[in-house]
Order: sequence, then C-alpha cells, then structure tokens
Amino acid sequence: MKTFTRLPAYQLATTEVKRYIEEHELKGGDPLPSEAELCQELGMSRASLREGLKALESLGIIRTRHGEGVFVAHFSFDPILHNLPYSIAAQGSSLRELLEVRCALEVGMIAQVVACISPADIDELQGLAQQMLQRSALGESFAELDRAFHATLFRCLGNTFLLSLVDLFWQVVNRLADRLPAPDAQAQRATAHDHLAVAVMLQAGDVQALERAHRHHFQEISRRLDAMYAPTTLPH
Amino acid sequence: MKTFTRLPAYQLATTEVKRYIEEHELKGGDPLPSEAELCQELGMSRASLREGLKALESLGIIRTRHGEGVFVAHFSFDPILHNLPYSIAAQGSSLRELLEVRCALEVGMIAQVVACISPADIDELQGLAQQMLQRSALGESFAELDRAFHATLFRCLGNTFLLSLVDLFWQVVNRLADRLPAPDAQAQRATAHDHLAVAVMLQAGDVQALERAHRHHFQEISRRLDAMYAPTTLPH
DNA sequence: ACATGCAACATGTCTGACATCTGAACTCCG
DNA sequence: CGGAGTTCAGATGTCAGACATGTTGCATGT
Repeated sequence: MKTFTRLPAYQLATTEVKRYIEEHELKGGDPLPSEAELCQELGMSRASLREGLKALESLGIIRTRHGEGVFVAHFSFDPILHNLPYSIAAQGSSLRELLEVRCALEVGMIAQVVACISPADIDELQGLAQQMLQRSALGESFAELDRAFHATLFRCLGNTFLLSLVDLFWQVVNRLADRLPAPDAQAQRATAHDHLAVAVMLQAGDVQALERAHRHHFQEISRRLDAMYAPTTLPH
Repeated sequence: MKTFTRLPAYQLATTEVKRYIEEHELKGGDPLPSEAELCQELGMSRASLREGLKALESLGIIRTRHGEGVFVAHFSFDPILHNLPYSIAAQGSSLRELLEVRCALEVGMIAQVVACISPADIDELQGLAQQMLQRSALGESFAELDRAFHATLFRCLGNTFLLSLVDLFWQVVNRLADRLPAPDAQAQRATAHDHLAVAVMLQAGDVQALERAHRHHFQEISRRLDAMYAPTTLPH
C-alpha cells in the first residue's frame, strides 16, 4: 500500500473498519467481511489489516473466531479491563484521579437513589454492611462485599450503563490498589462503618447527609493513598 | 511458532511484553527491545509479534516511533477513551442512560470546581455562554461552544482523566443526538441561558444552587428527548 | 571544524506459502 | 431413508523473507 500520508496502514485499517461497522449499522454478533475481502477493499496487505484488526480486538470492538471469521463484538468493558496496565498506572496519579471521578459519579447519583430505592434493597445493603463489619472484626478483607454494596445501591435506577460503569470503576480502583500494601484492620473497620452509615441513612432519606457520608467514604480511601505515597512524593 | 495451547501467538505477545515491562520496572518513555530481539526472545515471527504490539499500542501501553523503536507510553486513559465513544454508541445504550450518568458525574464535581476555579476561567465560561446566546439568537447551533464550556468548567481540577471522560460523554451524547431532529430555536436559547446561569453562579459560589442549575440543564435536554419519544414509546 | 553523506538499524509494508480450525456438503453403509 | 464419517472450501493463525521508509550517528572530505 503506497501511503501518501503519514498515517500508517494499520491505523487506517482500524478507522476504516470502524467506519464500515457504522455505515452498515452492524450490531454485536454481526459478521464482517473476511480478511481477504477487507484487504482488497482497503487496498492493503493482509499483514497490515490484521495489525489493525488485532488493535480493534483488544479494544473489544470486534472479535475473531479461528476458522469462522470476524464479528462485531457485544460491547463490554472486559477486554479493556483485562488489558489495562495496572502496575504502570498505579505509580502515577491515575489512581487518585480515578477515585475522584468514581466518587463524583456515585455522589451525583445518590439523590435519585434516595427517591426510588426499595425497602428490600435497603435491607440488603444493611446486611452487606453488617457482613463487612463481621469480616473486619475477624481481620479479614471483604472486597466482594464492597463490590456488591455499590452494585446494589444503584440497582434501583434501572440504568444498565451506570451499573457497568460503577462496577468498572470499582474493579479498576481495586486492581490498582492491589499493588499497594493492604489496609490495616482499623481502616477496614472504618470502611465497613462508612457503608453501614450509608445504608442506615437511606431509610431516613436525608439526601445531603448521605452525599456527605458517601463523599467521606471516598475521602478516607484517598487519605490512605496519600499516606502511602507521601514518603515518596512531594507534599502539595 | 508451534503453539501447543489455544492461546494465539499475538495474544501471548501482549501478555509477555506487558510482563517484560513489569519485570524490568520500565517507566513511561523507556525503550523496549527492538521487534527483532523480541521475536527471538518470545520465539515467534515478527508478524505475530507486531499484531500483539499494535494491540498494546491501541491501549496506550506502548508507543512505536518509525525508525527509532518501541517505547513504554506515558500512561493515560486517553487512547482507550478515544475509542470508546464508538463502542458505547454502537452498544445501543439509551441516550437517557448516558445523560443520567453524564449529569451525575458533572454535578458530583461541581463542589470541587467552586472551591478552586479561577476568576479567569469564570470569565472564559461567561464569554462562551454569551457566544452561545448570540448564536442562538441567529438560529445557529453551537456544539463546539458547548463542548468547550464543559471542558473549561472542569479544567481547574487538574484531573486529566475527568476531562477526558467529560469530553467522552459529550461526544457520545452528541453523536447519538445527531440522529434526532435538531432542537428548535427556543430550546437552543434555553440551553444557552442555562450555561450562562452556571457561569454567573460560579462567582457567587453557592454550591447547592449551582448543582440545581446544572441538573436543570440536563433535565431540559432529557425533557426534549421525552417529548420526541413520547408518541412512539409508552409512558412509564 | 563543519557540513555532507552514508551505513546501520529501526519500524512499516507486501507477498506468498503453509497450518489449523470450522461448517457444510457429500458419501457410504446400515 | 437416515445417520455417521469423510472431504473440501474457506476462514483465521503463523511463518519466512524481502523491500520501503524513517532516524541516528559516525566517517569522510573539504
């Protein structure tokens, strides 16, 4: 492929294939033309095309099945999550930025949660928080309980995109945090109490108090982070 | 490469190169071995290796420079986010869900914006809102002004991830909204006024009023959506 | 000493071949 | 007629080698 521009062929492949999907309004599961056909259509070699296809695959946009063909993927954050460079990201300010965003998103949704959460969900949340307390008393961790808490909290809104985003953030933050020293027992207890406080306040329905409590939860996490990074980074 | 397992070589390439980066504790900007060396070390052909490298490149983990070599990228969520608007839009996620999330994210960040925004930024925001008003008076649209407004609003926080995410949501929402009939002149004026209200309130620094105003802005958009869909969908 | 050019090496691209996998058509036998 | 096994076409996966193009730095000549 004689490339007149500076754009490498494999990058052109990604943009063109995406364009193809859009133009033909293909949905998840729909088949794409074979590699041979795509090369011919885009006027490039199979090698360059494949480099572009593999890039799209890692982004979760397409999916290839050996012997069958190339298909539009059902969207999911999983491929991205799976490929994220955790160890690299953990060293920068990425974790703090991510935490900030996660906090804002959840706090910004609290008001609507209060308006439409069911007593059954509140019960479930209180149950989860109680279990966290028990586990923290035994000095055990409770990552999955924490994850379930945040998922349950926003379930009532019926917003699937929000749910997957909240869970995505939870996973990224936790996997990044995995590289850090484990929180001590006291921090665990504090976290469990934060969750219980939120669950209890949900009954009262005081939106502002809830937003404060939820924000406090994230500030605690952030503070632990600061403490860990403090020795190696400059104070601001 | 005789692959005894089901794992394709190009996927092995991505995991091994990531492992290499972690093992050698490479930071952003550090050089990796050349493709030739990597092939030999991993026992695979250049073609397969490159497919893996291009995948890593699209995820923002590495960066290749023609004629120079392969380098570890300075981590940022941008490369991933850049490809996401497409995926999310293709997912068929409802515009309303996206708007809800976008609203929550921005409202959840307002308090911090109030705390640290500079007078210069406020001026800029007011200027942008004024331009929106002018354009709306002429019956013109002002998509890019709107985009710039939201970007400027959160610039002061110094959270690059947030900025990318806010812009991502803006892109996705606008992309989806493109398929709908254009808003009428009155709606445009109302939108411009919403922005001006936010910009003016920033000077006063009343967090709760601002949150209300910002939420109102999104509710207006949502209401226009409802009005359009009302004839074709069931009321809830 | 300085500019030029050249060589070595890096990534980018192409070609053609073969391996492996899948699905469907086909054949053959009960 | 029907089902099990076979064959085959076409898809992706992998490889080797060649050439194109971009970058760097050293060697050469003035």
